[in-house]
Amino acid sequence: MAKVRHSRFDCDPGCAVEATISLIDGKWKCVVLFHLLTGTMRFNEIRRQISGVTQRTLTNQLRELEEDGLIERKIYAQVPPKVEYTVTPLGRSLQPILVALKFWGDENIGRFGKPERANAA
Amino acid sequence: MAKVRHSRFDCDPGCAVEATISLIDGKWKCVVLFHLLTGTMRFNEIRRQISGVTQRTLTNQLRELEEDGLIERKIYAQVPPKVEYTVTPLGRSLQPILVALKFWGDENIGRFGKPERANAA
DNA sequence: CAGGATCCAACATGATACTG
DNA sequence: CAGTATCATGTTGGATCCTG
Repeated sequence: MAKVRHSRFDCDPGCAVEATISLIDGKWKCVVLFHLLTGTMRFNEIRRQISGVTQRTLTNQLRELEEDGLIERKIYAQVPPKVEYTVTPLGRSLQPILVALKFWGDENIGRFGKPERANAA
Repeated sequence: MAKVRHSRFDCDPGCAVEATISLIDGKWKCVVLFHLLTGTMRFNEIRRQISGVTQRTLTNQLRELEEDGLIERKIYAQVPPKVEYTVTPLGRSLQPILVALKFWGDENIGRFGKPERANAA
């Protein structure tokens, strides 16, 4: 539901949750974050790691992550452009949560659940 | 990105994260979950707690939460319909993560960040 | 290399009205 | 009471082509 992005979260207790989720929501953001947590990467480097993303979408996701202060974008003024992406301390502070989310998913969806409602899958 | 729901998560490490997020993604799901974590509630009871939701949307969110096994829907065969919603053990197992997400949001967005990109807000 | 521009389909949510 | 049905809208993300 990335459309909400940074809701006021001063309403119900779930709003802050929603606000946080909106930061890592987006079809590829968590994947990107996971990769960047292992180190700085260039655009096409990220792109190669994640198969299935289009340039446009990856660019958008990176832009949003940047605007949200989770990653940093460093541009080198060179003839063949070079742009590096790095997680910021703020982004890194999400690591435990990301890991927890991944762990929960592996445990509950992979093992005994596997809901498989899958409207899109 | 609720449209992805239960992606294969057998690809990149972020996929399980995405799959988990998809369960609590949806403009009101976390709010609903937070409320239900405090106890069983009826439909309109939930609706009254959360101002701003339409019947249709709340119904949808509840259905998805139910299909994902996070909440249980108990229907009483009565003349004035009565339906109760309760979190399942699986849903309750998400509590720590929800709390962590809320905590992070309160800390980072509320305190020194408050990105405020806000395209919708 | 790292995008920007444009077009488009799918979906999520809202508004409103109706019902067993 | 707890929905369902229908309509309308905005956003996301994909496809494709172009560029400094």
